[in-house]
Amino acid sequence: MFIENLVDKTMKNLSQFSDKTEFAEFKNFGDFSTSLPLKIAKAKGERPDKLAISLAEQIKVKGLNAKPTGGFINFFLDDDALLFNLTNLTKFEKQNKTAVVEYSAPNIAKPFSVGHLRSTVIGESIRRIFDFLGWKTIGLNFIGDWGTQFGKLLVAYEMWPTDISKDPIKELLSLYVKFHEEAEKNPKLNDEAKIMFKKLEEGDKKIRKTWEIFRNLSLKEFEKMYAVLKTSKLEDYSESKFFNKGQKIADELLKEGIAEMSEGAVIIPVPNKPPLILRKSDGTTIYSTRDLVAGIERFKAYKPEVMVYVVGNEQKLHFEQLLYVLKKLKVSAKMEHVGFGMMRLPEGKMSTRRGRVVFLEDVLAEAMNKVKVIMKERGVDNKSDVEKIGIGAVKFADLKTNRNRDVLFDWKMLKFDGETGPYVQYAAVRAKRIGEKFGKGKIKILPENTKLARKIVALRLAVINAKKNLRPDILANYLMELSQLFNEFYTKEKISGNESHEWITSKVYEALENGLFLLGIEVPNQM
RNA sequence: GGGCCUGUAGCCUAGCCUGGAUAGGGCGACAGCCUUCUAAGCUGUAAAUCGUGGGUUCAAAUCCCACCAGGCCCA
Repeated sequence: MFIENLVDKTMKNLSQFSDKTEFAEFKNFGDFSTSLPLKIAKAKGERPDKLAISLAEQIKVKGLNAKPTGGFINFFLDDDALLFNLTNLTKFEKQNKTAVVEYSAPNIAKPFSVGHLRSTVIGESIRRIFDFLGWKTIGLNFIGDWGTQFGKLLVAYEMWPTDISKDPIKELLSLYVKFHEEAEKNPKLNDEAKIMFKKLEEGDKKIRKTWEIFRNLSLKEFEKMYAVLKTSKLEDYSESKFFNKGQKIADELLKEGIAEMSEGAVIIPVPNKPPLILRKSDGTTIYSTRDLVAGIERFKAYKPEVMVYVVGNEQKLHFEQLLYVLKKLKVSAKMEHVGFGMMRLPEGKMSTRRGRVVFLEDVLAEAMNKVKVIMKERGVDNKSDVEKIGIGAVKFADLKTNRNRDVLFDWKMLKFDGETGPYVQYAAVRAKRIGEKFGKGKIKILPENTKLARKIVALRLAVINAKKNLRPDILANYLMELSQLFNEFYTKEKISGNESHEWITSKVYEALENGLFLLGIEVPNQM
């Protein structure tokens, strides 16, 4: 039986003694543990240690040994269960379910900054995790290519014609920055931009053409970035695809009484929160309108069980409003906003407007340079490995702390020892080398490798947990722990020649390789 | 004005949802380990008022309240 089923079964068995439904925790004392005896001892007026012993006797789950320790019960897979789970380490049943994950979402004519990296990397990982667990997954790229900022850009382009074909994004960025500098002196420019955008929305051919050029050049740049990052195929869900449906839906919802007029605007009230605005008093729609349309459309198109939005925390309120309204409109998928802290600079928030951004390509280039230096010292040199390691380091750093805290960008972030991607990759490369020596032989769990074997099997719990909480960092931290344990094992034990050790080592590699893949990180050939 | 998030050794961080077993790691510092499977590694030492104060509990980093600091969001 698989470890996750053993956990479930045990929890179910334990639930007859307490109404607390979830109490089995994965701790270091057993394959998993519970403090239930402590919790219910008092109510029953019994001693926790005695209760633990009697409970442990009553809970007989095949495949598990239950060891009472003080007020706790620690559960260990027996050798058969352990071997079964090791053998079928990465097997998961196909689920007939679909998850739609929206992530990356760069803006046209703006650089792919280290900030966008977070969404791209976290979203990709979440998607791969669902995939791994047997789900069907769709990745959506909700590209920001619509809104007043394009009016600004178009005005700027008219004022200062520039050749943008060479380095389109940087050229467009500097036009954008220049516009804002100029608009500060001459506020009339902002009005011009509004008019320009209005024309774009009304379908002015010439303007539309220019906008398309900007758009296509930007998309090409993004594609390059996705190729480097090995991002899975993303469906193009550009904002502009939904702009003309925004007005319609505002009218419809108004008619149905779901939306209402307020101070000339069309809004949908949200309990205890500001309303979702569908149409401003000046008659224009905003991004929440387009987000709403896009949400409805994707639900219709893919009939997903789960819809995930991987967008920074600063949009939290927006998504609370959006998801509330979508639910009200009978979008019955389980919807989640996966937020994350923003990447900030010591000078403050990154700002495209002020040209205060760190380009992702620069960060990746710097990472790879540092890797090259180390490789030279070690006398190895291989271009594809340099990429795998450099990008792996950057991705892992971002995934390990998928949290709500903000991250202060610092070039010192690029590290290669300690809790880093390369550390895990290094362990994987080592494990691969030796694991490959295993041919065919009699396998058993030995006292020297049982701890490691148990940690390997915990991969399944880590992946399941990462999916349940939509948190790749759970997996990243697990891989760190497994790598640490393996490196320890590697230095202590002579592995080669011991079939059991070799086999376990091949399983370490299997766990690390698969786990890294789920984070979007590749294993180099040599380090 | 209202709302949300974050605060754990010099630095980065796990644990907080679901309260329990010595608060785990890592960087940096210090002391060691390459004639034996790759030292991007391993072993050890020093380093923590878990932001502050109160409360709930047999038990609080974890739950509740207030405050402080930083960040974000809303017309």
